[in-house]
Amino acid sequence: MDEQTYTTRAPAQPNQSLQYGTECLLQLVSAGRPIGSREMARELKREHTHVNRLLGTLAYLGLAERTSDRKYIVGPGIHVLSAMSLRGSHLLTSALPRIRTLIEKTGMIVALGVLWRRQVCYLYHGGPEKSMEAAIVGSDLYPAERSSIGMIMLAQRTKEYVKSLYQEQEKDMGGEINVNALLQQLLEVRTQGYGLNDNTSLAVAIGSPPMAALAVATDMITKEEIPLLVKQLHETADGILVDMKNLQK
Amino acid sequence: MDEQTYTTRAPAQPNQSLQYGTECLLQLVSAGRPIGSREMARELKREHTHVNRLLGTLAYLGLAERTSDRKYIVGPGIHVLSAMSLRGSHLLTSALPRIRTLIEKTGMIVALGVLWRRQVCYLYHGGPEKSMEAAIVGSDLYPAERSSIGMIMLAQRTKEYVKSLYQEQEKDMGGEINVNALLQQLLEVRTQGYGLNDNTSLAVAIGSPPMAALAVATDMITKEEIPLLVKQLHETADGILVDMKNLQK
DNA sequence: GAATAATAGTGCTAATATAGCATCAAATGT
DNA sequence: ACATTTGATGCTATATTAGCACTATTATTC
Repeated sequence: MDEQTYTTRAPAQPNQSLQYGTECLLQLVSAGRPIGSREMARELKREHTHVNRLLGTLAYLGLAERTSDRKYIVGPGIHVLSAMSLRGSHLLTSALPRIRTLIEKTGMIVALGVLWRRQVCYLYHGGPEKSMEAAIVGSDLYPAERSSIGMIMLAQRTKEYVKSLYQEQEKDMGGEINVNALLQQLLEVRTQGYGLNDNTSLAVAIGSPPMAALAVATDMITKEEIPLLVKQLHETADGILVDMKNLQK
Repeated sequence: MDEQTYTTRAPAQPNQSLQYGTECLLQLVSAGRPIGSREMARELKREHTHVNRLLGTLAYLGLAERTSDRKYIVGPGIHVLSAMSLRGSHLLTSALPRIRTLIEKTGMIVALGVLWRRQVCYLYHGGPEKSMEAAIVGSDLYPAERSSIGMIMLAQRTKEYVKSLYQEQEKDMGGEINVNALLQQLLEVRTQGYGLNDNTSLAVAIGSPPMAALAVATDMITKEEIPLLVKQLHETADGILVDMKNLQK
């Protein structure tokens, strides 16, 4: 399995345990339910003992917890990790005021998400009738190729990366994806500069390369609406970036 | 340096690289500014090359980023980690509606925090006049021994753990702490079941052992106010726990 | 500006941490 | 009840990694 890496230049001596350990951690978090070590090993296509050992260490660190029926769930340390990483990220705190403004301007649902493997993970997902506290952290991971957020983020990835990502686990991840069709779509998305999904949601990237993406969603986005919405999305995304920079001083 | 571990029973073969790698990551996140590998090695009391290698790996994974002046800051992967861990944690999403209610009831500042080493990291910190989006993720880490949240959380830790935590890095962490006096205070906190700091803030634990703690703060909390506030805090904390459990189905 | 000190990063290699096979007890499936 | 799968571990070969020594770069000192 090809692990997600960000720089094409590996350090002199990459630490494999750290790499595979964080992989296990994110897989555990994504499971959202108790998961056994062999099941996870099958999902990650890794030797069982290896995964069992890493899960054991995560439990030792408090990031995982063993259940009475010998499975693993996230542990108390996840709260520390989420608090610290949220504080280090600055993304949600920078985005929230601007999301509020965007919701008021458009009257639409607004979503802020990040891409993890082939899934979009929402930091925010809600519209005008939803309170902010209820909109923070959408519930389920969502398939990237069916999401405007996912598509705009995948579009900034290399063809090789996308191929690799989608040619593995095709059966496991809920249906087979025609990779060539996907790549064609991604080219279109890249050209347009926004992702459009089913004429119901429209996304632009935050940052370049994108660290996240911002979308509006409603029942039907008409062709005529797109340019203004894209402009508004870009302004909001750019504002988020500026605020993040300011928070980092 | 004694790494924070949650279970007294180590697994058969704990993975040291994962342990030290996550340590580096949290230290990087807590720095909040660019930090060099030697500086971090000094902070962590670890051999320099080791830390440099781990930071290099974190950069490879996108969790860190190398700056042009050869230092490290958090990288784009931190947004993925924060989104995923926040989603896996359920703490903030469960707490927000109840925090809103508590603010309305008390008219005070409410804070939700977790303990990382000797620091409190706030997931929420704000009062009635502050918008929710501005109150999410308080800015700075705060010394635990000067915080009601820190104290109530430390009070549930073993004497050995607290001793170990405070006897190292005394000079580095901004002043020497009288550990015996601290232990005496923690005993008092444990006995009372709440942490009180300077008569300005009052905290109770969320969960047992506590995963987080919840506090109210105002200019002056009188002795007479304490019982009702403690009751309200406990009700809120218990409600958060219930909501978290429900979100995990 | 030159000299000195500190830094990040790397090569190398000894050694130690770890991967994986085999095994066992416990849990699940038939 | 038996068969299968599971999580966890011991053991040990070996791959990964820790750390020494070094280099190029940057920062500090005079």
